[in-house]
Amino acid sequence: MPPKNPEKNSKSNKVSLTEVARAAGVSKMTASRVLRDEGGYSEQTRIKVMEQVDALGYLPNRLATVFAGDQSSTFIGVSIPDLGNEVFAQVLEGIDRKLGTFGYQSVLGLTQHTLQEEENWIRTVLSWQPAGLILTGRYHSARATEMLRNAGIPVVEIWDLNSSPLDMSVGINHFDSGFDMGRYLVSVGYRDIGYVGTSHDTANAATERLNGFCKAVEGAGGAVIKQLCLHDTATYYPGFYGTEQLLVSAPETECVYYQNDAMAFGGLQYCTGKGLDVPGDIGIAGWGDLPIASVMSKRLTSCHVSHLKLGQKAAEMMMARLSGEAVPNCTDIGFRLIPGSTVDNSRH
Amino acid sequence: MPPKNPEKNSKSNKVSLTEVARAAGVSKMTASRVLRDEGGYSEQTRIKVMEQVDALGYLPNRLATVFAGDQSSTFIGVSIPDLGNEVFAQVLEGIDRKLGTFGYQSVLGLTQHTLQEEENWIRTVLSWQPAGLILTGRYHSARATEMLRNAGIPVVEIWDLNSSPLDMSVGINHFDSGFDMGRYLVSVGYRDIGYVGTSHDTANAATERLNGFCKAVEGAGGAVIKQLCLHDTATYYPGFYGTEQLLVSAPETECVYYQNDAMAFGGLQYCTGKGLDVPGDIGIAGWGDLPIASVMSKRLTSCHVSHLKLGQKAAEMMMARLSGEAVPNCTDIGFRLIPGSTVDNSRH
DNA sequence: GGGGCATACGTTACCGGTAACTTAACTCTT
DNA sequence: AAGAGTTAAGTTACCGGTAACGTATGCCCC
Repeated sequence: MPPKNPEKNSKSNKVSLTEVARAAGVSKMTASRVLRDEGGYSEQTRIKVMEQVDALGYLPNRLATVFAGDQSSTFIGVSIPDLGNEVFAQVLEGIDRKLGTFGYQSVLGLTQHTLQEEENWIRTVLSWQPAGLILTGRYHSARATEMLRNAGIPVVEIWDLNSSPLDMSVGINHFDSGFDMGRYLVSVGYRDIGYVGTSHDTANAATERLNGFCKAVEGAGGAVIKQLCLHDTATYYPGFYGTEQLLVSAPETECVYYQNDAMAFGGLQYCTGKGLDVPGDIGIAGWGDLPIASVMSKRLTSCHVSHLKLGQKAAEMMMARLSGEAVPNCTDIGFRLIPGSTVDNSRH
Repeated sequence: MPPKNPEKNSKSNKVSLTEVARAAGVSKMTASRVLRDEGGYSEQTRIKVMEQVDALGYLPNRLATVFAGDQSSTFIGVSIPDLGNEVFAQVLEGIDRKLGTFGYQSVLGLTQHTLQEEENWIRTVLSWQPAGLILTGRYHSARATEMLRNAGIPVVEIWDLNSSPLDMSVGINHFDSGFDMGRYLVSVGYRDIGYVGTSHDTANAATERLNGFCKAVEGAGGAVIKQLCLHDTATYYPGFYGTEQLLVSAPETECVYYQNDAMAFGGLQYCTGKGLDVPGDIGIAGWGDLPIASVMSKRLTSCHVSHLKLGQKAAEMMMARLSGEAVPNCTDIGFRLIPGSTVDNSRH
C-alpha cells in the first residue's frame, strides 16, 4: 500500500478505461459509452464491459473528465474560521450533508479568522477547479476578491448578511442581533453593562454585534462601561477568566454581554462559583444558543440562529445556482432573541 | 459570475499557460519552467512571463498536473461520522490544520456512522485521485476494504486503535478505556451501575467501551443492571431524557456511565434538576472530557483523550508516509481517567 | 434492388500541463 | 578553427477520459 516504489507503483494498480476496453475486446470509446449509460451498444457488449469493470475493479478517474472540460467538478470549497467553535461545526455539518445529497464534496479550509489564510486557501483551492465556493464572512483581501471574480464560479458568502455580496449571501444581520440584545437588556432595566469577547485582526461578525449592541444600549440610556477583548479563542475558559477581569476592573457592572454562548457559559460558571446570584446579582447574555442549553435548568439569555439550517441553505443556494436556477443573491435566515433566565426581566 | 452561458463562460475567464506563453512571446514549456522555478531561462524571459502571469491573473490548473501523472494530488479524503459531536469536530480541526501546514487539503465526508455511507463516499473520493485517506473507525464494508487496497494510497484509520490496520492506525483502545472506568467505579464502591448510550447499526468504539466497562464491572463484583441504547444522537438532551428512563426502570441505580460527556452532562442536569445530589445520591461518569469541563465547578468524571492531537497525529503520519518516511503502523495516543467529582470516591 | 436509415461500433482530436528530447546560438578549449 | 560543452530555448508525446465524426453492417420499403 505505501508508495515505496514510485515508478512501479504510480500507475500499477490504477486500472484505466483503456485497459477495461482492451480486456473486453472493444474500443475505449465503447467502454466509455457503456459506463455512461449513453446507448449505442448491444446488450452483449454492455455485459462484456461490465464484467471487466468488476473483474479489474475499475474506478473512473474524474480528474480526467473534469480536466477535459466536459463537465465541472463536484468540489465545493468551504472556508470556515475554526471548528473549536461549535456553531461553525454545525454550519459545516449542514453544508456537507446537503452537498452530499447532491453528490458534491466539501474541500475544507480552516482560515483561523485571518484574511491572509483565506487568500492562500482560495488560491490553492481554485487551482483544483471547484464547482463553487462557500466562504464564511463578507470580508476578503483585495487579491482574494480579484481571484474570486476571475474564477467565474458561484460563491456563497455565509454568516454575515451581505446586501452587496460578491455573488450570493446567506446569514443574519449581526448588527441587528446585537442591537436587539442591547435594547432588550436596557428595556428590562440594566444600565451599566459590560462586554467580554475576543479580538481578531479584522472586522467580523462579532464586532458588528458589539457595534449594534453599543448603539442600542447607548441610544436607550444605558452604558457599555467596559469592553474586554481578550487575545484568546472565544470559548468557555476565556469567558470564565474574562469575567473575572471585567468584574475586578468594573465592579459596578450589572450585566455582561458575551461574544458567544460558550464564553457566556464560562462567565456564568465564574459568577455562580463566586457565589453571585445570576440573574439576581448580575445578568448574563450570550449569542448563538448552543445545544447544551437544552439541558440547562437556567436557560441562557441568548440569540438563536439555526446554524445547521444556515449551512444547508448555503449548500442549497449553491446547488440551485449550479443547476441554472435563479437564486436570490441575499437570503436572511433570521434570528430569535431568547429572553432566558440569566437576565432579570423584573428589575423595574 | 453565474455560469449562465455555458459555451461562452466555460473557458472564457480561465487563463491557461498557453495563453500566458503566447502573451509573453515564448513557448508554453518555457513559461512552465519559469513558473516551476526550474531554471534554464534568462532573467529577461522570466520577467516577461511573470508580467503576463500577473497581468492575466493566471492560476495554474492542478488538475492537469495531477492528471498527467507527474505528481500526486494534495487531497486527503477525511471521513468523520458527524460534527454535532464536539470530539469529532476537534479531530477534524487537528487534521485539517496540520494538513494545511503541508499544503494539503481535506476533502470531507460525513458518514453518519454507517458503513454504506462510508463506502459510497470512498468510491466517490477515490475517483478524485486523493493522495491518501483518513478514515474514522476500523470497520469498513467488504467493498470499501477492497477499493482501499486497490487504490494503492496511504490510509490512516483513526479513533479505534487497530492492531492490524489496513495500513496505519492511530487512536486509543476503547475497550481498555471503558474497562478502566468500570474498574474505577467499582473500586470506589459502586455496585448497581447503569449505562446510557445510543445504538448504531454497526460495531463501533462506544460499543467497545461498553464491552470493556461491563467486563470490568462484572469482574470486580459489580453489575451493569441496565443498558439503555437510545435511537437518537449522542448529545445533551438524549442524555437528559435517557437518564429519566433509566432511573424510572431501575431506581436502584447508584451510578450511571454514559457514552460520552455530552450525554453525561445532560444526565447531570437531569439529576440536579430532580433534586438529586451528585455524587451523593447518584454517580455520573462520561467519556471524552469536553472543553466545557474547564469551567464547571464540579468536574465531570470522565476519560480524557486529546482529540486535537489525535487529528494532528493522523495528519502527521499521512504526511510522513507520503514523503517516504517509515511510519509505525499503529500509534496509541493514550487516554487518562479523570476521577472528577461526579462520582463519590469516599463511599467505602 | 438500390437508396435511405438506423444501429453498433471505431478513429481522431483535444483538454493543460510536464518529461524527454531536440535545436540553435554561444563560449571555451586545445 | 574545429570540436566539445553550456545555455536557452522549442518540439513532441502523453496522461484518461469524451465530443465529434467516420464507417461497416443489417434492414426496410417503394
